[in-house]
Amino acid sequence: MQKTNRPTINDVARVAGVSKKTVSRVINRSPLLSGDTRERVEQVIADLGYIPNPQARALALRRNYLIGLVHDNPNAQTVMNVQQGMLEALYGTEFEMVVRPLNRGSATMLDDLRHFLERQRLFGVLLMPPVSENDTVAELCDSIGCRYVRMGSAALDTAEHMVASNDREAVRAATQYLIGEGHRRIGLVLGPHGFRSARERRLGFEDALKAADIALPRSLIADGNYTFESGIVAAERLLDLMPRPTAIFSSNDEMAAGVVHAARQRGLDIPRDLSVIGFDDTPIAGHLWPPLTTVRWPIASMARSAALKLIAGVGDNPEPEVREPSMFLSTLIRRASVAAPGDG
Amino acid sequence: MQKTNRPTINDVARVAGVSKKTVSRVINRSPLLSGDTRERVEQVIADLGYIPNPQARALALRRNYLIGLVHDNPNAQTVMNVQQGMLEALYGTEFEMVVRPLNRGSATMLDDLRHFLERQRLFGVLLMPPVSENDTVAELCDSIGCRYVRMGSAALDTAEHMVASNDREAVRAATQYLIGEGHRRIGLVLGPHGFRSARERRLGFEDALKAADIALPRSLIADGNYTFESGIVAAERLLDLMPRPTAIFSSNDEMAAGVVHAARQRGLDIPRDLSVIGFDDTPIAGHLWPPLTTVRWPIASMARSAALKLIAGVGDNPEPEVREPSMFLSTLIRRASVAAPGDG
DNA sequence: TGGCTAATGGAAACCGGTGTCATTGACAAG
DNA sequence: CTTGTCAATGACACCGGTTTCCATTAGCCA
Repeated sequence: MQKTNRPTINDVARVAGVSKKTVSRVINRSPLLSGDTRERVEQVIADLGYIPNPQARALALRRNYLIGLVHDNPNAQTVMNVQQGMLEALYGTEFEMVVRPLNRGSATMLDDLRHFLERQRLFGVLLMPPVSENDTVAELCDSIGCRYVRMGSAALDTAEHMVASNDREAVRAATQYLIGEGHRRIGLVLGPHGFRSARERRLGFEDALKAADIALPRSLIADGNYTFESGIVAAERLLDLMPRPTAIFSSNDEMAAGVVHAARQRGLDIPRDLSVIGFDDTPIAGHLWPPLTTVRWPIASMARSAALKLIAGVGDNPEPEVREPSMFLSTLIRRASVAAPGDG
Repeated sequence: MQKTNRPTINDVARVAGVSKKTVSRVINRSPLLSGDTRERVEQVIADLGYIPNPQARALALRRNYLIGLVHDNPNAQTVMNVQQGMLEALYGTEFEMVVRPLNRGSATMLDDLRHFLERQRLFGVLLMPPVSENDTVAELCDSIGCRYVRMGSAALDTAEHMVASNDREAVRAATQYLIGEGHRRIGLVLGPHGFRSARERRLGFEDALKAADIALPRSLIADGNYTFESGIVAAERLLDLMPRPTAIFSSNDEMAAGVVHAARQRGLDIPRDLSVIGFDDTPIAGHLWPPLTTVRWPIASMARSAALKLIAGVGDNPEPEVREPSMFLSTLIRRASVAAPGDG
């Protein structure tokens, strides 16, 4: 117990020869201060190494400086990207990030979240997909009086509460690219049921086929759940088809890696025998052999923007009124997993 | 501003007809209470949905319930595993996890950390490798009076402050396995300079060669920095050697993936032409083709144990005196990237 | 000289808990 | 019947800030 007796606001006031109220004014950048006094107090604060007690502040202000990140996303890389983007926005502010994974599908999920929000009285939360797609969750935040911003693959809330990517259009473009290369039998590996992102990506895929007037038999659509293993299973079903698809669009990279894996096991050469496109552009895409053509999902930028939205109007640095961009565009990254179909 | 007027301890006291101090006693499970009163108060708490304000508690107790995770680890999967292990330990307690990435190599790293610890007055921090290997960081925690537990690849602190894996022995065993398969020219891809894990793994590698009386020319050792790209560079140097090594031990999976990538680019078949072993057993190891033989690093368990150590003796659930295990053993996971050398 | 405003101080209450110490009542011992 | 002890509980200050409500001082202008 080395009782690190930190200086309090009273110490600063005493040394600076002002009242604690004035020190408080300095800390909170009140405009009613002579530059003279301000400088003197700031000097003393620096000398003493005074740091206001965040707990005391939180208590008095009825607000803390904790931002929650709520996720139930199985992809480690995606979560890390979001954390990184968030922390970028929070760096230099007084906010800290508190991470809360949720157990998707658990019956107590909503209660867990409520408990988390109520106990900690967070300043706000950032909702990552797929929880973010759950309207009940957003309503819960509202009812508790906790700010929130949702991230998603389509706009499903007001600009104030939402940061979205346009997955549908991005996938449409990617699929169109495959069609442009000459592919006609293109398989689709879906994301999990109930995921908005899965739905948007499917719609984009269908948009492209429709525009090119290509029929999409049910058999070319395989279920998946965003995991590597589900990609293998899906690919095996698709590759058993006669005639075989010449290309596969996978709703994320992880499953695309599974597709590549399964194709290789049957001795198929990518891209000669099969073209593959993924989605996300996680590191795995670049590490695969051949490097995977995919759609870059700007999730880190989205998270950064979402965090800025969350803290907008508080403290000094964030500006209150500038509308952060709400819609992010995903772009096609062409690597080596796509070629014109060999046979036709 | 829906002013969610939450009930306070005073409300509970009034309704239950007791003093707020008694309510406080109930909350903190004081033994000096008649079962009668306790039950009554607990009933009122439940009825009102009362939740103690953590900020007020933190202020009065001069301690908050935030555990920091400090890391400067470039590997997303590793960080996520640690977070998961930590959260497992924290789940159901009143502690929350606050994540703080540090910019390794940055001159202000130490100041950033100090600032973080001092501002938030964290209850404690979990230090992940490689920051955890920095003694100055541990001293900083000490001087600030912040509990800490370090995770590392070798014991470098007292049991109270340390959770370690025995990388050296694990790598020795993995290398011995390669030797047992008949390999004599084995390349080593190092981890970054200054990383304790890199050093331990190198030592284990050398131990095995020494025990088998195999010389280790300097040329078989290639630098790396735990990234995929550095694995490629290292492999290219190693594979240019004449005669070529028949096996490569890579100090982590990420680089092993790079090695596999580079080998494939030269048309080498794994494991026929080259055996590869990695370290970590991140998902990438199983997704590679062929699936990578590697050493499973029980980082999530380590993190869980470290977190339990951190909060031991606080509140009701964690027990104060049970010594959490401090040393974790890594195990060899045999998959398909190792075979006997083809030519000899 | 008087009145008005800006800059600051002082006292006290408050945020919502916890610590210290005093008080109360019951019961066993003397 | 008194006294001592102990369990159960309450009164009140305190943690370290913010806020309210003045009071005070100084500077400026008419």
